[in-house]
Amino acid sequence: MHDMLCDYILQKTEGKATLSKKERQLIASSFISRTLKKKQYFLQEGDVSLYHGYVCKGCLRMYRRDDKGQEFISQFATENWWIGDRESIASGKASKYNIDALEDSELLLITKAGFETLTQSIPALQLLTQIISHNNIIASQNRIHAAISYSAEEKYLDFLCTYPDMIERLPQHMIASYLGITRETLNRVIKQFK
Amino acid sequence: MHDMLCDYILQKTEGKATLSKKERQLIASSFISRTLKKKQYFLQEGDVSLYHGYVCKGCLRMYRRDDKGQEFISQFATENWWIGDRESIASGKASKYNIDALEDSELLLITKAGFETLTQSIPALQLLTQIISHNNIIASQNRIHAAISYSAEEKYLDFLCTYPDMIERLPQHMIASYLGITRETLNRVIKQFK
DNA sequence: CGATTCTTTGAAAACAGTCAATCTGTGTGG
DNA sequence: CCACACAGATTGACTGTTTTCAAAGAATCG
Repeated sequence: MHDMLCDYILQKTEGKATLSKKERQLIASSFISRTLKKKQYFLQEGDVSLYHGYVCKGCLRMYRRDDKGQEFISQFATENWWIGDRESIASGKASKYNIDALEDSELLLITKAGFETLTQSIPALQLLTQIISHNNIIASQNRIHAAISYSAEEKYLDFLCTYPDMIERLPQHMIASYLGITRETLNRVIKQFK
Repeated sequence: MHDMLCDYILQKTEGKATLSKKERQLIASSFISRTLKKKQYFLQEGDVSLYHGYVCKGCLRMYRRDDKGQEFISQFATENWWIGDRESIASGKASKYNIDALEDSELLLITKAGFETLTQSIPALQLLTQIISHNNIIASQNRIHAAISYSAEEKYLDFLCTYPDMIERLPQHMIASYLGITRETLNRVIKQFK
């Protein structure tokens, strides 16, 4: 599992960074592994998010619930994605989000402090953090544009282009929740394309 | 103007960083200043965004235009905000965004290369970048949640809470464009509260 | 002033949401 | 292996929020 993480780091940093044996060992000893069964929570609203999670295997979702109990998914995470409520991790305050497993999953976890220490001593991780943040910001930008300017149909097509692999893996109503439309509306959009 | 930037850096890094005289000089020599008249473009779609812009004074907006010519604002930037199309700056590709001044404005500009060089030699800037990225991601997260889950009324109230100072400074129809609702709808929402 | 730009208002239309019921597939326990 | 439960998909009829279109009023600026 840790090898997968190291490979991922090297791949993401595009040859601009290396990992020595010692660094690999340091990484391996800093992350703890956790398995989650389908439907099991990684984080529940009201709790403080303590770990950044790297997904080795499986699929998770992060979502918020409104006062009527309706769920709104803010993120999916499959292999090689990170998950966790950054705001709660950084501030130490209670999270507004829930994170649970949509499939049986395997994660590697690291605390805020652990990650900071690690980043200090491993340049590759420093770089990785920058790259991930950068990509995250750009992706968010695009998602915001989609959310405020696209029709239900356009939102679906955009999702299809952006995350083609996710479609077959996620139940329809969760994609709807991610897009900010109802399952019925999404279903009608999809029906059109057959 | 450069002093303002330095003060801002120290303030944002919350005492965790310092700036020597040499570093201040280096910063001053790395940014170039630019003034923009109201309505003047800082970036037009199709062009490559070359600079990160730090706003010393004034107010700008970043927006995309759809095929029907409708505008969707993805960001406002007032004093002490950064603006620029990160995607275009990073990739060197044509931007899909426009950026123009809503008021007469003063910016400090720096190229991608300039910023990278500067960051390497000034730890405070390295830290600043991390903090800004972090805050940006959290703010985006919140905005996405608002966009996919709130009604027109809730969107407005959320904006009011998040950016209370902006309200008086921005024309109503631009706030509507930022929220992803029509100016008529926003106007009706506001009328309710009087 | 005249000319934009911005706001306000009304009426009609469209899109998406809600409610409710049925259908499908899947998996689990007896 | 069947029966049942459960999660998810599908469909129809209705409702409602928001958009669209159009026009008229403020406000601002050169």
